[in-house]
Amino acid sequence: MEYKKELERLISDLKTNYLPSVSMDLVIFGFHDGQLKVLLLRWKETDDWCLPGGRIRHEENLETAAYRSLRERTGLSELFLQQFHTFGDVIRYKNYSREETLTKLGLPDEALKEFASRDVSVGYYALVEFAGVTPTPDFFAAECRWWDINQIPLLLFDHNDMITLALKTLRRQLSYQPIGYNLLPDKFTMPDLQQLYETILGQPLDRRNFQKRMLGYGILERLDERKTGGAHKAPYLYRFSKEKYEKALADEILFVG
Amino acid sequence: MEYKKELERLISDLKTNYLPSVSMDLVIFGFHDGQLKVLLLRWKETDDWCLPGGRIRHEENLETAAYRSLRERTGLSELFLQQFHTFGDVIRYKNYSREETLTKLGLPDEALKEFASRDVSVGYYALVEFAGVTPTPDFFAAECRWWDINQIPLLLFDHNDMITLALKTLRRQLSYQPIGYNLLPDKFTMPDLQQLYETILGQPLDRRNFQKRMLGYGILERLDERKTGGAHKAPYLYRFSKEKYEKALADEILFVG
DNA sequence: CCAAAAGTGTTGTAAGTACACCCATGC
DNA sequence: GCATGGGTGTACTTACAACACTTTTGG
Repeated sequence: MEYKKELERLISDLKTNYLPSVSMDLVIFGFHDGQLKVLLLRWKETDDWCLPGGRIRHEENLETAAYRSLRERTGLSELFLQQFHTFGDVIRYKNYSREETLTKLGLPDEALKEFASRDVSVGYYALVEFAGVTPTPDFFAAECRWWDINQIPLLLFDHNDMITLALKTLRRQLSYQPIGYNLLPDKFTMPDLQQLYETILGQPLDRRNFQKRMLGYGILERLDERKTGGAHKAPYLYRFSKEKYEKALADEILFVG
Repeated sequence: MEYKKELERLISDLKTNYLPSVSMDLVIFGFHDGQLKVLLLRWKETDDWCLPGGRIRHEENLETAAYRSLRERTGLSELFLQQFHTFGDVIRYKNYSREETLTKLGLPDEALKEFASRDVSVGYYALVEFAGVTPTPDFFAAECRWWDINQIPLLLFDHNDMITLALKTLRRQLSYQPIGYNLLPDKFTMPDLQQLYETILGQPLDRRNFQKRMLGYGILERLDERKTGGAHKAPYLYRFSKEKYEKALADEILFVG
């Protein structure tokens, strides 16, 4: 059986090349249609969803591993990535019991031993440009797609909590440093950016104050173009000034090691 | 040889009962004599210092393990503990090369295999009441004592960076939630509290504004006592109202899993 | 009685919030 | 021409920063 052989190969690869006891979970945020989205995986043969994850190779930095896993799921390598918490409870089953969860995973016994063992998991969240993403399932997943943040189902493990904490961290971060570089297309309008902020924060903002604040950061360039084709007055297009944006981030984040 | 036997026992215990590839490092802050202190360990047979650390038992939650390790080094169980970052670079040697570091550790070959392997390490910082601490070395340490935050020597591994990041996190935390419950004795004066804040932040604060802000949090009770014995006007004593303090923390920290 | 620390209120300033009118475009 | 959304500036409010005099105590 093709599947079984591949599974064996994977498990052996896992045992030889990856650190035991540690994994990563990824909360990948995208923005589309005025909605904040999260990328989820559906396990083969079930209706149950969970966050994409990954493991760390022996000779690989933790952060490098996170970037690699992100690339594997999204096809993107330009993105904003941030560690937000490390989850280390022995029991990480939440919505379903351990037995239910293992049944749902539907793995043969020799694989279960590997997958049911206890991991400490480092949580990362990423901000990516929705349009650039090609959601790609991994070996165990039947499907990989975006979910609206307000319609996330009950997930396997403690993954609902992870999303909640990632979002909370993201919101706080928004208050002390600019965000958007990796969530919006290259050129965008001020209303686009505002909608992004409103979506993340879950509340409306004043147009004029918002613009004042954003321009105040000094990280935006207004282009001489306007966005045409809309049904109304054509808004200006803006672009992030990459150097200034990076600088603003660096001022805040001391290091991300 | 007693040492060698004990070492063998420890290594075997480590292999059987603790998670591989994951460890913890602890930045334990105390406050004394108007100075912020950090608890460091000195390795046997060397002059080199490093942060205390710990490992996680198979059936033990990450946070429980951190509390346990803290108790082992300080004797305290009542304290403020906060995860601040997870360090996962393959190369975590910084001030000294890998070879230098291994030499300094001065361990026999069979132990080196265990200790030189690569770990992902979860960083915690703790705030403890200085007077209540009994600094206790572990098996590998010759000495365990407080160091003034401004006089930390070059440490083994990336531990200087860890202290820097822990302090940065602590300072930021100070700006959006009250701290002090586990750093001060039960009863303390407003100048005591202010000195604590000034020490952590590394800058002087205005007495009147400080008092206004602290009382504004609504987490302090002024007692009818004053602190006598000082050479000048006797200051009032205050106490944290535990329920209100806990509530203020809970409002900010969603969960600490 | 003097030096040193603690108790206490008010004023200024800066950042953030609220708010309204004119303009361009597609239908 | 009208409905819809975008461009723009000012007044208000609120949180924070600056600041000085009186009181107590030990020496």
